[in-house]
Amino acid sequence: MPPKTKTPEQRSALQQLILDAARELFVARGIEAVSMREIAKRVGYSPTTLYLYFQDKQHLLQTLCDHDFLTLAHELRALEQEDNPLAQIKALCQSYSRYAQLYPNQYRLMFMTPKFNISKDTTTLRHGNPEQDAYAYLLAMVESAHQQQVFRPEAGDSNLIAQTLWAGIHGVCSLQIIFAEDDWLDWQAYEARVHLMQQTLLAGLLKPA
Amino acid sequence: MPPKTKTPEQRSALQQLILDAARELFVARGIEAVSMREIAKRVGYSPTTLYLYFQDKQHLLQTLCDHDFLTLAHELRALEQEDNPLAQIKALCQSYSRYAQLYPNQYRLMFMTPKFNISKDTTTLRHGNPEQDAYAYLLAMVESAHQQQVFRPEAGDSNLIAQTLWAGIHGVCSLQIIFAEDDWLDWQAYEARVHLMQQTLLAGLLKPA
DNA sequence: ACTTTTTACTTTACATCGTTAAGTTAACGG
DNA sequence: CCGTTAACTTAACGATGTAAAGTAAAAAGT
Repeated sequence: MPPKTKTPEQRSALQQLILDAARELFVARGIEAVSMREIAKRVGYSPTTLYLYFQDKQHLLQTLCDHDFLTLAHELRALEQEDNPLAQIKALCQSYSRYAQLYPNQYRLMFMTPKFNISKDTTTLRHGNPEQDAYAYLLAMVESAHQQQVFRPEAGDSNLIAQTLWAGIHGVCSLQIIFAEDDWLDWQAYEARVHLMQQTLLAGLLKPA
Repeated sequence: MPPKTKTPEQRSALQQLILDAARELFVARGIEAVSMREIAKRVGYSPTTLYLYFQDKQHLLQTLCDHDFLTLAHELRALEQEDNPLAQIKALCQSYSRYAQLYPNQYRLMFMTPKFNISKDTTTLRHGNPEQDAYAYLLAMVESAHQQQVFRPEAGDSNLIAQTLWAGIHGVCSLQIIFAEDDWLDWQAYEARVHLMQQTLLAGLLKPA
């Protein structure tokens, strides 16, 4: 008993339903627990129907991932806009690490899972736009700080600095996600590690006082 | 045509053969490409035979992983022993990042893949022993530097410092592995990012000159 | 008004995966 | 010579992603 023809709104509504079901599954039990069949069961359709709305599993996950990139960018921009760019960078580190702790599965999908697909076909809107691209936002902050010549000259250009800041915080976050349960090394508190990393990065990049 | 009884040496020889076949597969094509059936085909046995030598796939991978932890620890210790502990730390960063670049699949398995098993049953030998545990080695270096009071007092104890150093370099390495192909941000050269990270971490942790 | 095409979906099916149960066959212990 | 055991295989189960082939109702064409 297939129903009548669908309006574009109805089509994208079902697409969103599928995405919601997929997210619900993988935030709860991790990426590897998501199966097309189980998503289908949740939305009440047969498994093959999903392939009318997404090319394959990889593209479905990529769509989820793209959406989370936007969410993260928005969350990071929701900070109180401190006037000082350095204070902004500190707040950014704080928010970023909080996001990783709150949504470890999303974080894993976004930043710790290899992607085997192309970049052209999906949303290319966000790249470089600070509204939609968290890295572009960070880069803008670094550049605005750079103009005030606060960084050591040997640190290099804004891109290199931004990438180093990102890598530093990402290192703390990703190790936390992988090794939080492990007890073979006595982990300091997550917040303490984030804080020291942020302090260290800035102290190491800025000109000595 | 099953052969005669096996000596313990022959048993562990076959176990090693299985491990070698598994490694060959996953260094070449990544962890997700490794299947028990294909490993079995490589060693010339039926798939079920592998289960006589390993509890399941997870344990087989864990054994590979354990071996790589040892290898890494050995490679890091193979550095020329600089007398200066700070020079040692620099060399350690260099070797560590080189390892990640040379063996990205091993690195992913070791440091970027969640483990769903217990820690008790596998080799618990290495933990804390600088000969076998790369983190313990790093920690020893940091402690030896700490005794010379080179670190800023606000940096905290040796464990926190070691974890921050590790996280910083790991951040650069893991982002490289995941996003090396991506072009939506213009990556600086890997070596440049490693170098700036190392410089930044030390400059931020050490007392100002 | 009747036929044809298209849309939305399902059923069936295939290949592959990890893993278990049930053989099979050769060597060994009695 | 017979029974047990060690080493391994074949067959099979349930799950996975996904393609091919239906099915039925609405839309389009005449």
